[in-house]
Amino acid sequence: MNRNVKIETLTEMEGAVLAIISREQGATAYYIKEEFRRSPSDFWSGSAGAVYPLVKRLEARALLTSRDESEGARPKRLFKLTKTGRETLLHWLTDVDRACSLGYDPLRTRLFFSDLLNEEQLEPFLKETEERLSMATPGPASESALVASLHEAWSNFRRDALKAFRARRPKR
Amino acid sequence: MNRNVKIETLTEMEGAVLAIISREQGATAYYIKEEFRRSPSDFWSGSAGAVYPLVKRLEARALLTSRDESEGARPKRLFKLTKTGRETLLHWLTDVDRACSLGYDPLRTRLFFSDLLNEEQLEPFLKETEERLSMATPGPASESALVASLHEAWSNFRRDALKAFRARRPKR
DNA sequence: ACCCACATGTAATGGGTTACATGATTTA
DNA sequence: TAAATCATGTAACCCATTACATGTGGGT
Repeated sequence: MNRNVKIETLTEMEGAVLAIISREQGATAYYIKEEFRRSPSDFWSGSAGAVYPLVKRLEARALLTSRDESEGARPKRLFKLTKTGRETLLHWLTDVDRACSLGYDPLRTRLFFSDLLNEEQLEPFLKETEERLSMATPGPASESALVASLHEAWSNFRRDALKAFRARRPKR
Repeated sequence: MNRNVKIETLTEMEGAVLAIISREQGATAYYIKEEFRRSPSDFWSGSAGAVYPLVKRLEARALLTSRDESEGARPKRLFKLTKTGRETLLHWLTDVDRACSLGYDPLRTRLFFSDLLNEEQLEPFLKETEERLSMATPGPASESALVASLHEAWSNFRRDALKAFRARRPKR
């Protein structure tokens, strides 16, 4: 307790929302929602029902402020980070504990249970999955170079991990 | 519609529960919960409030059956897969679409937003994370060889992905 | 005239989390 | 005898999902 500022904890989605707004000061909730939809991870659906209440909560926690920029009958609300919001985001982004935690991977989960399959079931599954992961998935053209290269790198590593598993697994 | 059997869809947690029961026919809900708690992924907390209602739902969907094996005052309910349960599990385990989807990775998420950090913030974060991922985390001794080796392989692959990112990122 | 993108939101639902509550049996 | 493990379950809460509802403005 060398500081008496309490750092608020953020869920992964809350952190991502702050990060998106940090990139795009004055983002609308609609823009944030679309950013989630555009992201190559299908973990977040990017639904309005998630984003609109979420930004409202973050504003209530004083991590965001908003101003109304409606033009006539067309509604528009722009969000930006507060000072606390920026600090909280910084802590979230550099949280080593969180970064090291394994997360959630549908491929890994299935490999964990691969002993439940026999050779005739497992081998085609591994082969097809490997092929699919090897196909370059270009993603939407709107993606930034960083996002695109990270997405590609991650796909490659998962493919390599799968290859390694396939090679090393006990044959019957 | 060449078959009129409708394959039930399973969430990742439901699939994992069926897989655990398939390994350990006659598992208790308590055993399943502990399996989740033991798993190296902290994504699933392995809470009673998740597992007990879940097996009840799966039984209602006729994917599981249970029998009471209470001994005197000590309650005990054992679960096993039905034929439908086995078929559904097989489809879930070999679902290539699901296996290929990216899932959710706290490290990847942070790297996506790494452009928001300056050199003095990013570099120590990357270094610490890399070190932590390089430390062999043995995991509980109860782990099977397959789980342990997969866990290790996945940690290594994330570490390598991080290393590659660190080497390739644009320097300022 | 019609469709698509922009823009806001809510309602019902599902389901996982933490925390609580209880008790038997085993082990140190 | 005290603590840990086995074993069951519920209650309150949080929050993401799907689906719905509404309307503007620009392009073809």
